[in-house]
Amino acid sequence: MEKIINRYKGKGFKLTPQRLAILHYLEGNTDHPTAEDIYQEIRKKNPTVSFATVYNTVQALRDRGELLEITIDPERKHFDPNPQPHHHIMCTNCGKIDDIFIDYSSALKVPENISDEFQVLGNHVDFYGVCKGCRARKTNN
Amino acid sequence: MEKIINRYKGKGFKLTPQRLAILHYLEGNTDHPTAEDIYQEIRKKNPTVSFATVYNTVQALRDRGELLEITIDPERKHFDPNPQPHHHIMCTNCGKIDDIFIDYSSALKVPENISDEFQVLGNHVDFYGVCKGCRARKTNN
DNA sequence: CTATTATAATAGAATTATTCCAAGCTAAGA
DNA sequence: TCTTAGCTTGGAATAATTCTATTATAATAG
Repeated sequence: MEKIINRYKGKGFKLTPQRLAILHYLEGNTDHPTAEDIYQEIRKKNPTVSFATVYNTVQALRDRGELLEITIDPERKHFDPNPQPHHHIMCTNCGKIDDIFIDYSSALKVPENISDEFQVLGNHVDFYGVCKGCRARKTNN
Repeated sequence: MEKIINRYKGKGFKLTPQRLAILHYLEGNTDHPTAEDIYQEIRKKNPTVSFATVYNTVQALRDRGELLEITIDPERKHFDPNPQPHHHIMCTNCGKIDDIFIDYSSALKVPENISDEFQVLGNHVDFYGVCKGCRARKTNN
């Protein structure tokens, strides 16, 4: 908690109780929550918090590069409090998302027609698959 | 047009005028349109078509593997009538999306903790960058 | 420690994207 | 040509996200 406060103190990011609750929930969280997930969790301890505050806060964090917006799930946005570039895999059955910390950049060369047209600034790899739990469940049914 | 008809004829996919218009618009289209784009275009010739029909049709095509749903743009879904697995690059300034036809699969190995947990079935690489037009525009302003 | 002020939080409305539904319509096969 | 499963439609419903106007408050200066 101290760590969080020190990270934002005096950096033009006002630390309100709501924001602290959100930051605390996200700290080290690898569940890739949606805005809804964050809202439901924060509400338990801070019942008057509004959805707008959750959205405002994740936007502010995203704009500061403290948070990544994950597009792997076509249904909704997920958030990842680890801002280092990395990749994701989603279970197409249950939606579970895990992190993959490998830098594939050197292998991800684009063809010439693309590099002529675009200055490439980044990449993100989405993997799709079926997780162990879902495989087990499918075999049983 | 004949090609389209032959592709769906007698395959349990009823070819209505609305669907033909949508299929015709998508045929060979590399613009990665959104549902809105498709709707606006179809309406020009077929003014009574409804949004629900556009969504129903792209869903039916997606379920048949004739169409890919693209998640590269956090703002909205785009559709790609080329169902072969391939990758995309988006200009972070203007939103333009281009195709990249390289199979990176052999380079995209996942770490052991992931392959223990997931049966990996596919991958998709999103590249981000700035297109030539936007770079020119930025230099001038 | 207090006052000031810029910024954040709030409720609720608005917007946008997408899906659902019930009723009528029609393409395609018999 | 008839039949019917499957499609189309407008409009309502739902869901996700953003906006707005007002109130509250964290941070800084004094």
